Amino acid sequence: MKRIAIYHLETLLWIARLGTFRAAAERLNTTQPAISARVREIEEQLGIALFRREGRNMVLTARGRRLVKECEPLWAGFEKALLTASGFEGATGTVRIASGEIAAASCLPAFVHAVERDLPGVTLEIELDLTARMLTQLLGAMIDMAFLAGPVASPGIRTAEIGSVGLVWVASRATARAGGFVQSLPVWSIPSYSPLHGVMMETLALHGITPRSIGTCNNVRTLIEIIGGGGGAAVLPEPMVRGLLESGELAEILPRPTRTIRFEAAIRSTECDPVVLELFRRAGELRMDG
Amino acid sequence: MKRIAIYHLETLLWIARLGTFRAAAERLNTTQPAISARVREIEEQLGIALFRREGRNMVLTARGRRLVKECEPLWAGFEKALLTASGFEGATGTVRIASGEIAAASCLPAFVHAVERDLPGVTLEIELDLTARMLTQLLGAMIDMAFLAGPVASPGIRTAEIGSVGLVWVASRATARAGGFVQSLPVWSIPSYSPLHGVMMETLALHGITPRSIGTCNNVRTLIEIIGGGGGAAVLPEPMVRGLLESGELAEILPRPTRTIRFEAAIRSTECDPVVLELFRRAGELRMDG
DNA sequence: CTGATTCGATAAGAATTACTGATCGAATGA
DNA sequence: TCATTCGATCAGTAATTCTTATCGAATCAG
Repeated sequence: MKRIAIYHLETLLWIARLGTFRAAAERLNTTQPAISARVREIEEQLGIALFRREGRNMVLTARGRRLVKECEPLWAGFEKALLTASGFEGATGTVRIASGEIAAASCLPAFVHAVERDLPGVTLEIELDLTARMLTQLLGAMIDMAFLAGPVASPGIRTAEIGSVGLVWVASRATARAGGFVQSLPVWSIPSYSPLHGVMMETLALHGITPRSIGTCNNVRTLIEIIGGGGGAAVLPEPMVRGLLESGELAEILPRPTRTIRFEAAIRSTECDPVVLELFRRAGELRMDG
Repeated sequence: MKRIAIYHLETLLWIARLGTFRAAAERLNTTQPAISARVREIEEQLGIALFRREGRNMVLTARGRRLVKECEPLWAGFEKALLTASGFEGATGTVRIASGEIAAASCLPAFVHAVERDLPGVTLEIELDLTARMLTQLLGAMIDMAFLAGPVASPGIRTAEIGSVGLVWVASRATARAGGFVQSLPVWSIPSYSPLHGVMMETLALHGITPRSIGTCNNVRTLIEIIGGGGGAAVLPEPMVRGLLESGELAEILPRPTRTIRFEAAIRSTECDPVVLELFRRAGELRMDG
């Protein structure tokens, strides 16, 4: 009984969340045999079966489910107590973060830097992705936190506003010198799932502009290169093109839209890992306004 | 952080309760260097000092105190979750029990038998002692539970009634045949700290008997032998002399007193160890009435 | 002031425990 | 039927925890 450690409980919780030993092993940065061994240790200590074979999976028994349910707040409580004792300097582990490309360019560097300074034991695994997929992965516990653009409201998701960035209509210097929208230009944009796309459509309608075409590309960096090469105009986050505007490679060709892109950090509303909660809190304090 | 086990926290709790590493080591059935090592492990993991040298003792720092305070309910909850998961069959550890002699003779055997049957992993360490010393040891966490006679009410102590036993006035067969109290007999009794002594005095007054002398002995078994050898009369718990009454070696020489001896189980009111609480619960369910 | 006692720290070696990597059999699905 | 995916198992190794025996410091009684 005494030989059950906190990571045994954590193991149990992650198996329950992810469904398989393998997934839990991957989540906990270890191997499947290690997970099997931990489960065996708990079952031996308790003298009861926590899992039952069901096809090729293991599923929790009634007692196992009950134990998991009781252990969840206890585990969170232990982690929180230990972490607050050390002022979160002793926090360890890996937190998986997904980010939209714009959010990544706007606020990830500052966030990562702050985490590395204040929580040196925490490893971040960052993956750039699309908002929809991020939300799915978040709900499926494949990732722990997401940085994304535009207000999202989804059941099971909790968000905190980080800040917002202004938008600018840009074209290459050559295109701008040629008068910009006095001629019909190709417009490039992120696909329609992004709020940027909506802003683009709105301001075109506002100014009564009919673009020659509307191309889309799911990568903002590529978009910038297309525009920089004279490929047309685009509405882009101001911080991402600030450098190019200053160097003169790009130029603004319309008044800045009043609508901004709002960034949010998102976690599962059921999240109880104190490290994730702490990162979420810190993300909410970033207040990146650019 | 992940390498902190439950027993690390348990160690912390016992050091806080008992004041020294040595006492905690003894309480946890291990050695003092092991305790030192555990403390060092926690401090290294957290990166903070939990103890400060103070003379030749170690005392908790502010953070240490806070951690202990936060961990206490968590630890209790954890133990309880694991134990209820296994129906208390997985309970392990040592519980220290003190018992008065009469309680030991009356209800300890049944209790020990039940514990050995239902909680095979639990080791009991039983020591017979006097009520006053038992209460002191209980409050000082030297023991976990006490079985004692007579109602006790003490701050910090929680009791549960187990049952009560009747009392009988006995003398040896020879003394009884000689008429019992028609002659002035020596009366033997437990010293005055026991409720038995009070019952003895009351019934003597009730029957208007003046004993030749009142001897005391702090051991009931010895008392019985004294009486059995014709040394006089005594008021004794009925179950402890039942066999001798049936075999005829002793005989009753006065009507049975109406007052009975009430047995109680006692624990600290701050007790949070689920095993001790479970044993206390079971003790309260014994309902030994003899 | 001295000797006895009690506190915790420390080191060496033994014992135990946990992890990894490679395989295995069973169940599932294309 | 073949390819996947699941978890179990095993051997070797790495890491840990424990015990025993000692040490220095603080405390207390005489």
